[in-house]
Amino acid sequence: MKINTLDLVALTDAGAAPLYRQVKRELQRVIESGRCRPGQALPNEAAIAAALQVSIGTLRRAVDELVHEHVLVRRQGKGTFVALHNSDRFFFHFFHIEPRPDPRFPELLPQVEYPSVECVAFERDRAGEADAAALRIKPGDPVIRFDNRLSLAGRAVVHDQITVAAMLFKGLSEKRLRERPSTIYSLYQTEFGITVLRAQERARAAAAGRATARVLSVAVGLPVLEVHRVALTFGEKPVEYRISTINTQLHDYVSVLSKKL
Amino acid sequence: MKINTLDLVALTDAGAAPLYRQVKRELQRVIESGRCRPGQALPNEAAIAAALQVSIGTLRRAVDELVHEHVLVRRQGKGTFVALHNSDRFFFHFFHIEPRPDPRFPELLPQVEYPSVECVAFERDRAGEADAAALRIKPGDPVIRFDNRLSLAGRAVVHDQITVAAMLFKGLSEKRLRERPSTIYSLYQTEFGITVLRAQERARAAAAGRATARVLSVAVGLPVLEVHRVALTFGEKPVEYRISTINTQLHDYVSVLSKKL
DNA sequence: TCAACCAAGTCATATAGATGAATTGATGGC
DNA sequence: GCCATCAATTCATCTATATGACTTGGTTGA
Repeated sequence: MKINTLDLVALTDAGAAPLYRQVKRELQRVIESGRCRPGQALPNEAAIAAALQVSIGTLRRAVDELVHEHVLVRRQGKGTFVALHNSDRFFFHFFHIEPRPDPRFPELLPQVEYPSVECVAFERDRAGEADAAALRIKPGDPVIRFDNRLSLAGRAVVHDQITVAAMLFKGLSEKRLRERPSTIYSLYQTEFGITVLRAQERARAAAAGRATARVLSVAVGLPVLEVHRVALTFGEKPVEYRISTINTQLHDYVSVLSKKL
Repeated sequence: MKINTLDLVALTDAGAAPLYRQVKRELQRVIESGRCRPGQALPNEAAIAAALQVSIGTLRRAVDELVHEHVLVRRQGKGTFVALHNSDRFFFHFFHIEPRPDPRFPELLPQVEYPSVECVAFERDRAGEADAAALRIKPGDPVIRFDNRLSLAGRAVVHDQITVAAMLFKGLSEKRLRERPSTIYSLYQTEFGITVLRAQERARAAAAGRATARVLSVAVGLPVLEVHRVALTFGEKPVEYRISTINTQLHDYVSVLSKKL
């Protein structure tokens, strides 16, 4: 990518923010604008630093933070790239269901395992109150809903009820969803230019309802875990609202509370 | 603190690891050894850099990472300190229960709120299979168990069943527990020199059992959220095993899935 | 053909030093 | 006593430069 295609602008004083943060914001602006697509390389460090008239050290500090946030990826000897979020690693950033370890052999860590996914419903609808609040759209705005059944080791474990704003996902069809080559979030990124960066989840226990009981082949009333997720892209903008209902008889919802930011 | 009390040792080649990582490990070694207590200041950057015979830039890079991991805290103009983990901020690193937002007013973010805690049981016991596996001790080793009831807005919400190895917590008594001035993890740190850095949690839905139903004043069989937590200190060493049973009728277990490492 | 080598381009590490900003305690004037 | 100012100490930011490591592609030589 040539520097002049990036449209970098001169850094302003910007409220006395440190220079490296101004650089970071400028890079973020360029990335969010879609001027460089995920997977593309940025110009080399010296060129960007020169274009922004900062030292390489300052540029690297800005890039360091973006790498840490998984917005950029650096590869020694090759370059710096806008992150593609289709690797195994990223999938498990957002998939936290694991088989429960056998209490008799707790040392045997269960294999992390990709779920197999079936789409069990797809429809166009209008946003209800909850959808509108989660997606920050207006009630009645058009939305697309689809339900997935996730199975691990051949056993149905998760029932996902997903809602997205039709406005953001023009042209999303059941066919494209079924025929996606990779994960759903990878589809969002490659087909609709929407990069999911973070998600907020709220979990609670509930009794299995009729629909979920059928999808998961469990008895109505079984205690199940209900996870409400709002997926966010740049600028904390919500792009997906998902209710996952999980049969936790043999699996757990795993979370690591770290002090690492 | 004087440099010579730190017992810094000369850096070795250490398998060609980058110098700043060797510095980081050396600092970690000193901190974990307990030679500098939480809250204490380290010598200034120039002194440490000189003692280790590295440049200030390299030292700062090592310290940067430890600050990021909340092992150290830097204060401009004052110094660099071994982190004390007794602030509000750290409490909420490990407490993720929030009132459910009112669906009619989703914009009103619920107040984050300290729970009030009552100790409802305390006993000395021997480790069972599950305790031993979680705490990496032997079945039959002496443990201390205590149960807490956490209330939010006057309503019992969480029943904590906590197990720790008696070996690590010599002298822990119900009295000291009840009279602790701050959080439990702060007590661990100040009284027993144990710093909780991370925790792994596994959540599942369950039906309320007899004991929990009594503690939380709910009906036996109500779907509740059961969170199994193992708290870890330096070197991934487990120090506490806790089963939290949560009444999620009015509260959620909240989690943020971030790509920020 | 193939392997070894080399060269160019890129990021990674390490150093040295200048300047700025926050904190603290001492000094001095009133 | 009290307040303003100043100086010392500390971390924070920014620059400049040198060297190493990794990747790629081309060249060379058997």
